[in-house]
Parts: sequence; structure tokens; C-alpha cells
Amino acid sequence: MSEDVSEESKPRRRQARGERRIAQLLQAAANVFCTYGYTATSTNAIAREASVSPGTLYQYFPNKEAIAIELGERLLHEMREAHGQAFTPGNLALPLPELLDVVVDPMIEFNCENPVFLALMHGSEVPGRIAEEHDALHANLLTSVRDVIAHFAPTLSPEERARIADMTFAIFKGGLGLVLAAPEGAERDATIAELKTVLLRYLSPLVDGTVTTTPTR
Amino acid sequence: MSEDVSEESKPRRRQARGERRIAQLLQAAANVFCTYGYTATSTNAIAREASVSPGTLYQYFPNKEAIAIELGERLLHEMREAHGQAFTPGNLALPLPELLDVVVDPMIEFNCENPVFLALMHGSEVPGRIAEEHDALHANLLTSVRDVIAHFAPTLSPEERARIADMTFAIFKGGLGLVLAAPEGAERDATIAELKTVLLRYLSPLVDGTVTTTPTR
DNA sequence: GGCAAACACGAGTGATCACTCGCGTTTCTC
DNA sequence: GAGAAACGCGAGTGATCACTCGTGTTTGCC
Repeated sequence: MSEDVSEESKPRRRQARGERRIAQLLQAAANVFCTYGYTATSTNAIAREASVSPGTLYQYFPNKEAIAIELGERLLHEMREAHGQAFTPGNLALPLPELLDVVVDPMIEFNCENPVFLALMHGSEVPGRIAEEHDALHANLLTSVRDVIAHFAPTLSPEERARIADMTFAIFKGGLGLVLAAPEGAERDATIAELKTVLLRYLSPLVDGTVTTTPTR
Repeated sequence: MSEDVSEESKPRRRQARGERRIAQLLQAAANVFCTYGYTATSTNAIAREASVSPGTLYQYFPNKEAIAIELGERLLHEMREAHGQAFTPGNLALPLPELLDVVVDPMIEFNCENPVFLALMHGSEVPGRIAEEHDALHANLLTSVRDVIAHFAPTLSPEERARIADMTFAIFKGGLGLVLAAPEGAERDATIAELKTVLLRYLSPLVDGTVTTTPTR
């Protein structure tokens, strides 16, 4: 109450060693979450992966959920940085194929380098807090996609735009799973190209002014 | 060894009441698996959902995994029945839009009526046995899709066909999630129609004899 | 009706998990 | 270099879970 603290009510001073331990523990948690999922992962397993005692783990995190939350928040922060520039208004002037590159590539790269992100954000087994933040991110991304669609196809009704945005994002998520499953290298690149082909064929008719009815017939 | 049994080594005679209990327990298991996921579901919770004591549950299933396996096998069996006729050679003669209807509709209907199927087959938290059977089904479906693609686009290389089949299936899975998330009724129907539009726009160029390079430009 | 077997129960059991505590070590501050 | 505080440890604790067992009830069969 009357304390003079800058950030929180608990003025816990961290040493450099502590920060390193936290990073090490989060990295270990990411590994085991990735392999076994959140629920099936024990805190002792995280500590073991980090070559640290259970007591040490609990010096930095009050409980198991807090580990996932901190990990999720850091990933979310990185994610926002990585994709934040993708939807800048300047990119709206790009033609569709180039816009797809600009938006899809950083998203895929992020998920390739942080596979735990999908593992954490996906299951219904994750703690409520993570799910909430994921929903918020999801909603943000959907809004951006809707805006892009509104820019390319202003004549569509809001319902149709929403449906197309949902579908576009669902396609991306499905393709992202394929990309992550593919071995790195030429095969992964080909899968990424294929995903862009899908999106392009789906969205191209909108740009050309056509309505949503069946094309090429 | 020397016993005269018709089906298994344990000639356990089931009464009608027992069969009813099994169905009741599997239904209860489906409900809780759907809500909380396999790992986070306790056997006591399943018994409680079925209004039955834990001891009764273990009279019919040797362990928790066996419940999921039996449930999975029954679903897999239903699924094979539901989709078995979809890929019959006769349907190959259909034009693409009608073929899509014939294949996609029963698949979606099955998953709408058995949402636990996706829940069980999806997570990396499921017991190994379920994952194996799911992989087998997945491989079967992919082979069927590959065959259809080979029929419509015989000039493509096997690698390209495999990639396109993978992508087609990934799109379907992504769209299926959307369909299940949509409220039943007009909105769900519209989502299904949109999913078919995606698949049609993606696959149409193959039928027209075009190669995989970017279209409409 | 009477016997055997299937069915049903629910308190109990051992294992495992998230989490704690007391104590020893390292690092910071003066 | 001395005191304080952060760090580190790992055996321990209570809760929960998968699963069992002894006992009582219902059902099928003669």
C-alpha cells in the first residue's frame, strides 16, 4: 500500500542469474509442452529438463499454470512483433500475391521457429488464461483479414466478408499444420507455395469483382 | 487353449444389461472427453456422468485407455461405413462439384453428430493405440483423395499429386473446425457451402488441364 | 425355488502430481 | 568482509487419480 515500488506490489529484485534461470525454465517448458502437451507435462519433468530442482522452479513461478502463461505471453509478444508490420496500411496497396507473401511468410516462419506456440494455443486442455489471450489474438487477426477483404471486395456484405475471413484463416491454420509436418527444406518450401496457391485461388475472384458464386463454369 | 470358445480366450458371457451399461459408459465418456479432453478426464468423472460407480466401470473396461480405444474403434467403424461409399469408382465419373458434395457432406455430417471423434483423434495427448488407428484412417483417406486427383489430373507427377491431396485434406480439416464452431442452421450451411467453394476453386484448375502454376494472371 | 454367474457398489490402495519447507550456497551492497 | 537477500536444493506433504476388492443384488437356467 504505502510502499514505493515501481512495477508491482512485490518488489522482488532479480539477479542476472535469476533471469537466466527463468529463460532456461521457459525453454525447457516449451520443449516438454511441445512433446507431451500441457496437461500431461509434470512440473518435475520441466525442472528435470532444465536440470534444476523442483524447488528452484517454484522460486520463479507460483504454479504450473503461471509457467504456461508466461511462456504464452512471451510468444504472443514476439508474434505481435513479427506480424505487426504485416497488416500495415501501406501493404494494402500491394497486389494480392505479394500481399500474401508479406502476411503469410512471417507467420509461418514464427510458427516454424516456435512450434510450442501452436501446441499451447490449440488444445482445449490449456488453462483458461492462455485460451483467453489466444482468442484475443485470433480476433485481432480476423479483424485484419476482414479489413483486407473489405479493401479488395468492398461490395460484399459484412456477413460474407466475415465468413470469407474465417475461412481464409482456417485454411491458413490447416496449411500451417502441413508446413510444420513437412521436413525442412525443399518439401517445406513447396508446401508453403501450395498454401499460397490455395489462398490465391480462393481470394482472386474477389479482387476481380466477381461475387461468391461458383467460378470457372 | 483347449477351451471351445467362439470369439475370445475369455468366454465372458454378457447379459443385455451389460451391453446397455457399456453403451451408456461410452456415451458418458464421449461427453466428458469432448468437454475436458482425454488426459484431463478422470475415470471417476466418466462413471459419475454415467451415474454408475467406479467399480462398475472397471467391470467392463480394464483401464482408462481401453475406454478411449473402444470408443475410437466404434467411431472409426461408423466413419468407415459413412464414408465408405463416398469414394466408390462410380462417383469418379461425377463432375467435380457433385463429387465434392458426395464426399464432403457425409464426412461433415458424421463429425457434426460425433464431435468427440475430432477431440479424440486430434490431440497428441491420446493414447498411442488411438493415434495409430487415426493415422491408418488418415492414410486411407489420403490415398483415396490422391486417386481422385490422379483421375482428374493424370499428367501431374506423383509428388505434386501427394502435395495437392495433403493440402486438400488440410483445407477440409480446417473448414471442418469452422463448420463445427458455427451454430447449427443457416450459418452452418453457409460455412459448408464456403468450404466447398474453397475446394472447388483450388481443384478446378486441375480438371481444366492447367498445371499448378498461379492462375488468373 | 435354488444355484451360479453376471452385475453393482463404494470405501480403500498405491502411485503420482503440484507444491512446500528448512537449510545450505552464491551474489550483491556497504 | 560481513550482513542481507536472492538462489538452489530435494525430501516431504496433501490431494487426486487409476484401479481393486469384499460384499451384496439381480438375472438366467434347471
